Amino acid sequence: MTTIYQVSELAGVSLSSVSRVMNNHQHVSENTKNKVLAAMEQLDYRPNETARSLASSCSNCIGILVSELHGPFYGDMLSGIESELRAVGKHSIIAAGHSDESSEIEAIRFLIDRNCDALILLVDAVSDDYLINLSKGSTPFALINRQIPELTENCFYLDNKLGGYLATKHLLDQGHREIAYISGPISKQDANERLIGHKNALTEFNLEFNNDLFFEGDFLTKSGQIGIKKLLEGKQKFTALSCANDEMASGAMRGARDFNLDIPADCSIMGFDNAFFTEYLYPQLSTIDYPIKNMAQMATHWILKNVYKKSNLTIENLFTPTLILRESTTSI
Amino acid sequence: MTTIYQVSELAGVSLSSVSRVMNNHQHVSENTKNKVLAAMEQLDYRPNETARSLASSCSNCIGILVSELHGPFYGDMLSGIESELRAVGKHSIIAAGHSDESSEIEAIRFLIDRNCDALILLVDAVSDDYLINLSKGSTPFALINRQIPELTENCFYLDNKLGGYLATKHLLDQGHREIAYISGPISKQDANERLIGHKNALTEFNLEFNNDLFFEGDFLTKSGQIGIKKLLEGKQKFTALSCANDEMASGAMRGARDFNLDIPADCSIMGFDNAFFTEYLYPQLSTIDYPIKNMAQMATHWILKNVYKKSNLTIENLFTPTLILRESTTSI
DNA sequence: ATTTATGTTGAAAGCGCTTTCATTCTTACC
DNA sequence: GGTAAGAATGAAAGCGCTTTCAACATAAAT
Repeated sequence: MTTIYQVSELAGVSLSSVSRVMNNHQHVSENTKNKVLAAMEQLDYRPNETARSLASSCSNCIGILVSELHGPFYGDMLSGIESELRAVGKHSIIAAGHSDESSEIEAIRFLIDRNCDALILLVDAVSDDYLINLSKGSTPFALINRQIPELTENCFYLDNKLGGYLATKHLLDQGHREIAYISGPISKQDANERLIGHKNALTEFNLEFNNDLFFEGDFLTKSGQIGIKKLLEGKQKFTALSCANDEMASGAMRGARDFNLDIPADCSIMGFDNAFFTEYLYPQLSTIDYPIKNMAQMATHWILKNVYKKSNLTIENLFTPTLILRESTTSI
Repeated sequence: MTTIYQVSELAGVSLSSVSRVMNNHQHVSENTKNKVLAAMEQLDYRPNETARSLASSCSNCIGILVSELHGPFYGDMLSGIESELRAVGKHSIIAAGHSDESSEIEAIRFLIDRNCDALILLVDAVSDDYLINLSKGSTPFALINRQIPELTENCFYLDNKLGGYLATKHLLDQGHREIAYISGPISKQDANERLIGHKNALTEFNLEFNNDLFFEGDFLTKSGQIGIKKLLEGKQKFTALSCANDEMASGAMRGARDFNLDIPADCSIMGFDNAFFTEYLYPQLSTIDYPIKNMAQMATHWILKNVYKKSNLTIENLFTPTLILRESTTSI
């Protein structure tokens, strides 16, 4: 391994000068700079990043924690972060907590121990209080898909309420008046807000929220299938269904087929998230776009700006969902 | 930040002893050990991993490079690796090369510069020669989904030929004799092998490979749709279609619908990979399971065994695909 | 020509650990 | 009781870099 020492020797300058050249310091003469660059080239010198981290107490590394690594969501998020980071010579280390509090906390400590300069967290098992407390520590972090009043700066989240509203509003605009809803776990912030949006849309059309048209799922496919079955077997008829995510919507489509329903003729179905597979479904799923990649990139920029003092982008914390119209919804 | 120095002071022992305790060295008395452990506890000491890496020239970090981060494939792979690694206190840093040779090479250098103890690579833009040459360097690496004769030890790959065979064999067993095939880019090793498997199955049934029943796609959805259109418009009729991956199969399903074909009644369709979304499709796609997660874990174990001298698992390099029967195929 | 500000450089002290080496302390054995 | 082998410990030298500090050189201002 070539070290800075060998470079300095070959270039005939001191270690300090080599270091200055490496770090683009001001006050290095063209002459020295050229000698050093030439020596580096000749030796194919590659700085030891570990040593740099230790000496500068900056690891150029940001830690990413997601609750799960599979599913359609995280790939987009990670690729958004990774490309931004690598473009500026930084990198990410990735951990997955498995949706329970203690393992998420452990994962956060793990990342902090690795001297991450900052963290990007997509977690929901961990409490607000824990995060508020964490924010008093020395490792800055961005929170994706979460909104904590005390930590507004750090939060990058979707206007879920608007998203829920948009979905149901679209159905209403198409003439539907009996609209069922399959929710995610109400204990989760995003699920709850999407439901509120749904209710808001109903209210706008002077419609009452009807509990017989409601089913609480768990965001997984199966619960969409189960949900629509329950709903269909219930006494209350409906002509449209709004689901709190695409997985459940896909489950609901399958469930509808078990009842020989035609989508969208017999029942319009809306999803939420605009996962890539929604285009593969038949019919293609109308949904609400969740710009996760943009959000992840914005979180990255926030870190670039605040931690590394690069990037002068204006930071936005609230993201707007948009309606994606495809084949699974139709007017009545 | 608490350092080893403060621990040693509080415990009343030397730095060396603290280090020994941390690293579970032999020849530390129970007494010293307890004092050190108590001091660590009291100070909530967390070792600086960067410093450890530098001093020991072992980063406990393995680099992962995939060509793309999105898509249905990589999540499974990453979660397989991440969980294995974190269980033994190691971690991964992730880079994405964007399917072109120079950026993949750059990404590999990037990972090596970060002192990764080893690499796991899922790449296809980079040449065999480059990898053979890389293997002479000091950073060991595992190759996933690739087979290089000179590097058999490092390669973890699927028996793609068998997979291609299994898919078409199933169709043949169901009585189909006119079987179309939509391939991935023949320039890619896996696409090529799957095609060979397809041909082998035909041969076994004394059938000729018919070029009118062949379309070369690019592994993306759209090309499946285009492919089946071309095939359907061709002169040669067929009752079944085998696709070299699930994305193209999903595109083909869509294309078939454009022609008002019923799947599987009018045409059976096979996919390949068993991506999670195949269950969301209608009809659910019959496919070939690609045990990517197992393969990634095996690659990780290989590293654990060879680089860190842990794990005494027996390493297997060749993985066997299996037939997954769902709704998109039927007998004639 | 003298002062002042500014640019350029190298020596040396760390960053927080690991690891070698030498030293001291035990234990076992003849 | 003396010796050898082994166990337990600490001092000190790095790992490859960054960064302060002081020294010196140069240019601009008086």
